Amino acid sequence: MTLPHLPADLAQRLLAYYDEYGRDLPWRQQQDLYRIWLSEIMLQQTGVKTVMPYYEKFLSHFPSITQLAAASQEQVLAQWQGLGYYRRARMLHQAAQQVVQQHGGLFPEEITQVQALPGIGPSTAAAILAIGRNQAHTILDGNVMRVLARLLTLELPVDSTPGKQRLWQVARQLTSQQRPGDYAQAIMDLGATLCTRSQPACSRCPWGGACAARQHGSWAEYPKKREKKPKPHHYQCMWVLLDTQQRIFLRKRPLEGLLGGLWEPLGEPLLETPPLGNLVQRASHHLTALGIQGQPLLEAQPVDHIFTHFRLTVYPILVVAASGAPILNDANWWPLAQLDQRPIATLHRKVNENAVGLVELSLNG
DNA sequence: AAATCGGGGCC
DNA sequence: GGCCCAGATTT
Repeated sequence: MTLPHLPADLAQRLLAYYDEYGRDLPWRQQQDLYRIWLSEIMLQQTGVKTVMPYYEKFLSHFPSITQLAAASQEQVLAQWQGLGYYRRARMLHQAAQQVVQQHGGLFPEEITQVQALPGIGPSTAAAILAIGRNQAHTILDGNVMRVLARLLTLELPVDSTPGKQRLWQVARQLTSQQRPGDYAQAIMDLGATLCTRSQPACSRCPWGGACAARQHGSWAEYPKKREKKPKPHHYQCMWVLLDTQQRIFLRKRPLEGLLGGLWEPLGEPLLETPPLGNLVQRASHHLTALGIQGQPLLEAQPVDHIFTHFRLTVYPILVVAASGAPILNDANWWPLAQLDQRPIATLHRKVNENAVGLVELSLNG
């Protein structure tokens, strides 16, 4: 593939911009590979603003790789709860244990060893060693793809194989060999603060003079993406079991797959769309079959949730149950007051809240 | 090459 | 309402 014609001083211009306007972020200005690693994992498919409150809290619970490795998966997931993409947390935990076993607790500094760790791909491995050790590696994330697609007015979809090959090639060509770490952070800052998805600040861009999209006034057309397929809509009924001791009954989801290792109420998928029939009556039938003694009471406010690739509507049913534990694996009663110590997806916290809210309503009324 | 994997910020 | 985000992994 031929190299595009680009000015030779782009990296230098970008670094000058970064030196003056670079963001001051908690994981910058230090060389602790553990902290840089953690920030990179949290920031995968997640914005800086969302990550910020999680970052310091996670570090206060797990100050070192050794302490992270020694923690239980339950504890790690509890600190991750609400951030999404929970597989990231499970792989981070696995990788910490791998670092302890294979590298004596010291994060590796050779890129093939770094990329061999779970959850660390080409871009994250490059980012960690470029930022932490100023090694000359190249990153390619969503910000960089947008910046480069506009710079080149790239017609290939950035999420296609040929599009990515082209972007990697150009990204490598542009990377500063003198200051690869600052360059990596600088180009991410450029995408996050100037070359934004909507209304980019082209007039202040250090690459404005070289940008094909700016020259043609066509920034809105890039990056191009492949056509995406519509999301299916699924429905589910969930039974929120409460006992007289202010406890709630939850089961643990399988460790692999969607929301792996997180706790949720019992329930059943609904094949009808939208659901038909009396959900309270149906809940009663199912709970009896499970050997649960209790009275399904009320239908709470449904919870609508958008996942990456499908939409889910959950209909919560409040059930006041006897304390006798149903015979189920990976299931238990947990005090309502201590639910924040348990990993529970945002979706299921809302389901619980809506059902518990009915109890408080009936008590007050 | 395509599918899987969350949640919040922002327009 | 859709789009996006410091992507990696699995099939």
